[in-house]
Amino acid sequence: MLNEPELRAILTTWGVIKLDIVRDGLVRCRLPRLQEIPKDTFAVLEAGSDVYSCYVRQLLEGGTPALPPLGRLDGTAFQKKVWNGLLNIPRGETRSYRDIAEAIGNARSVRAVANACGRNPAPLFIPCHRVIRTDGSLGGFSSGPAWKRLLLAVEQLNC
DNA sequence: TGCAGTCTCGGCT
DNA sequence: AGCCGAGACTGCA
Repeated sequence: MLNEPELRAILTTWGVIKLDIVRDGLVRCRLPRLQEIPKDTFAVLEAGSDVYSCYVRQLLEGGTPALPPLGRLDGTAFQKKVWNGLLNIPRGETRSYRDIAEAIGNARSVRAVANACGRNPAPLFIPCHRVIRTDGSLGGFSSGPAWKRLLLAVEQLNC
């Protein structure tokens, strides 16, 4: 790929969220890794007015923004199948790792599905936070469980 | 709580 | 190409 991705940053009380955008759309979303729950209550401090930044801001403030275009996400065929499956989970709902595994055709690949979720290149845009364990506990989150809890909480707001 | 079963991926021969 | 270890899981003892 010759041209550099365009970078956008969103400032929040929990750190800076970085977006990588190419011609076709968003290809990466990076959240600061949080080991523990921050003391500050979450808030967006500063965000651009482009569709991607607006999406993030609205999502994090409890809104229901339309998903902006995603670019070519690199991953294996299996990972893409999983990520695609995640896009079908409606906002405000959750699925178990097992549900996803069944949806993509093999109920036994739960562990593999979890791996694919962990390699989601664009959390917030691909809603891997809506995937939890069958027993109802949260499960993991690559950038830290605080984000997962926050995301599920804000999505409960207007449903 | 612990553990075996199951599938994918990445790193190493 | 094949082996091996590890992982955001699950169900059963």
